[in-house]
Amino acid sequence: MKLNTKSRYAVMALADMSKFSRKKPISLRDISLRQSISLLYLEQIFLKLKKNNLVKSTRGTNGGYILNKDPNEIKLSEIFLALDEKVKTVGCNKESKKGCNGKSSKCITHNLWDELESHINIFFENKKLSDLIKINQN
Amino acid sequence: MKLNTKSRYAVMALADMSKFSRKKPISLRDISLRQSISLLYLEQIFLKLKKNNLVKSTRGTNGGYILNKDPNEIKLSEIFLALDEKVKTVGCNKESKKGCNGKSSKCITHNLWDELESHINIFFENKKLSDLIKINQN
DNA sequence: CAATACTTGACTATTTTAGTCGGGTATATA
DNA sequence: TATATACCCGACTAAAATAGTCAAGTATTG
Repeated sequence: MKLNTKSRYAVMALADMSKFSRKKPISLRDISLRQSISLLYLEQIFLKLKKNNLVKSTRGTNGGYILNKDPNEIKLSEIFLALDEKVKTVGCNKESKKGCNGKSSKCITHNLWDELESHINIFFENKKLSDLIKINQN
Repeated sequence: MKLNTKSRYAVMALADMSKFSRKKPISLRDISLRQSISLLYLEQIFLKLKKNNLVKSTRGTNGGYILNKDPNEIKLSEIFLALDEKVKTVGCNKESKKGCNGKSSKCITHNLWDELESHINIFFENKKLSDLIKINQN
């Protein structure tokens, strides 16, 4: 059970940005160097972040990305949502109304996974980008 | 972010067993039929469960598996442990002492993932097999 | 106009997952 | 004591997901 790198790097990059002024655009190149994340990969990630209005971009020299909101207003759940990273503990969850595991009824563990899912989702819902900076190491 | 089928099926199968007497061995064939899980796959899973003393086995006709403890004494964390299913939200967690992401220091999101990990682990630590049966559907 | 930096879609190697397969061994019961 | 049942175990594999890279742009600043 693990998170994919895309969503982890997204959080990392946005946390990195949170440490700087919101006035000046921050280039992916800088984030790439500071956080040791491939520039090309970051580009892919930021396209999604942009599409979901978490950041806005400026092109050209001295261009880069700026956070669209204050770090204390950006929930981690928003970031994961932007990258399609879903907490999906099972095949047989809420969405599949027909049943679990090819059967017509809910499986014996159905409610358990539901509970776990919301547990994790609540965690992400309550965590803000600014929370990561407070415990500032690095 | 999702659990693998092996650990899910393990919980499913053990929950299934929990509904029966602890005296008579339950065959994988029966579990397979009731829970719609491949028999061959179940065999693989139960080898691990047995090695970790969650079940004991009886061979031959009328053989099968028996829970080694009462369902209210079996924590989900034990089951996941038996199947090597680790909650591992990152590459840069406790184990890798040298640092994160190829760097020498902890990454900016390090504490976050640690916190999430223990969050989930606590969830599994507090859930017993018997809890799944109480909300008995199926 | 040159350099910087974002934009976009397609592509790909590697790893992980979710099983299957084959060939056992032990035991109960008829 | 033969036979069927059911556990035992390692090796194998197809398919999916992951973690990126690549190529070919466009926009902006100095």
